Amino acid sequence: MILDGELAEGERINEVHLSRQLGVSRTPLREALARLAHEGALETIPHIGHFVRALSVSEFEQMYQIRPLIEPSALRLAGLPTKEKIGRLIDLNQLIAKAEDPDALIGADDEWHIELISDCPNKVLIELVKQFMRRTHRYEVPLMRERGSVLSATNTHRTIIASLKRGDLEAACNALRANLQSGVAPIVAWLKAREARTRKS
Amino acid sequence: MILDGELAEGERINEVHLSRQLGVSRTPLREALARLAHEGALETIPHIGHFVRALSVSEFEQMYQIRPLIEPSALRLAGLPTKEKIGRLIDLNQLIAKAEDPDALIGADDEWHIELISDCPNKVLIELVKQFMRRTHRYEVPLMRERGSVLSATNTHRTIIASLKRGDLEAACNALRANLQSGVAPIVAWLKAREARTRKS
DNA sequence: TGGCTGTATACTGTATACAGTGCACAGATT
DNA sequence: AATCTGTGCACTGTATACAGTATACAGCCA
Repeated sequence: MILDGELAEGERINEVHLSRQLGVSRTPLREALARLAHEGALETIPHIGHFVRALSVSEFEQMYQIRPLIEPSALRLAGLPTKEKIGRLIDLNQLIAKAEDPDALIGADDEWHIELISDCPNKVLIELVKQFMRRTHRYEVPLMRERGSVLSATNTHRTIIASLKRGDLEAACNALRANLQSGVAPIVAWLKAREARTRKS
Repeated sequence: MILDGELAEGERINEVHLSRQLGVSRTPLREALARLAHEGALETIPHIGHFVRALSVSEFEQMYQIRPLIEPSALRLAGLPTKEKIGRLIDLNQLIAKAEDPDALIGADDEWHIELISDCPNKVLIELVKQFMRRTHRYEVPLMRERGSVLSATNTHRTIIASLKRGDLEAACNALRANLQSGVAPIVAWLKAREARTRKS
């Protein structure tokens, strides 16, 4: 509902009303709200209520710094992939290219990145990557829905795959970092335009 | 209760009994259990129950790899500290040296590290560090309680402070990484001894 | 008229009651 | 004798009832 804009930024969530609307009781709804609060989508103030957190340029920039920091390390730990894995990465990349709706594209991109680092022995690190994937969705999905599929990650993905084929792990890590950092700019631009728009109205 | 060993590894938690014992109802207890599960202290299997996750050498090694990965980056982003901050770091370090019980020592060490990176503009990164501090407590606290204050971090902390005083941020980052990595070995040794002991009995 | 206090109300936090699921054990069947 | 099935119990998941807290508004006082 937050992604769909059914719940506006800053809106206060009434547990009773929302639970009625969703056809569940307050108890499981509160569990879901707690999870969303943990992911940063909501802010919960004790005894007062749950509020939809506004999208913020600075928070986004901070969140998007994390993946370039940790994901290359995960790839380094994973080591060079097998031929089968490279095949799967190529297939998934074509899936990204073919994806029509934003949700499918983002989902496929996430799958690609998870596949890339899936051999990393540090499962905690992989979980951390997944955690930040979920948290950044709040920013990626609305942008893509509004502007269409801006992110064309397929090319940088090909660069990474090429490096891996060459057996150059370090080059792949660097390309991965570049790939992840390149995602920031368009979203920041969109957020700033959005902020300006909101201020006008 | 987990830290105190009141709940053994692998033990199944009965919500009704534990809530009675604690004098609260099941609802807030379940919220707490969900948080513990999120932190990795419990494993929750739907419709079956909550289980105290066993301490595992491999999981610990994985978790302890994360902080050396992210914390130096946070320090780099924080930049060189002011004189006041250096003063506070020295004071906190003396607090670590003076700490008698393990909990105080771990708490003071955590405070020191948070103070070190507190100027990092990336608050998400700082929260991430805190998250892993909490998660590693499960391993640090029982060791310290059993063996006494093994961790003597004060010296490496002094090295970091000296580097910062010299204005050499990069050296401080490297020393910080070394400081964080040095914590792994004693805990792994203890865990392995513990595992061997458990296997015997 | 401005500020303050008391009260009513609406909401969150907690307790409890009810529903549904998994599991163990007993009995039947092959 | 071994496996399979049915039944009962114990536990988790959900709904609902109750308690406590924050807030808004009205009336009172300066």
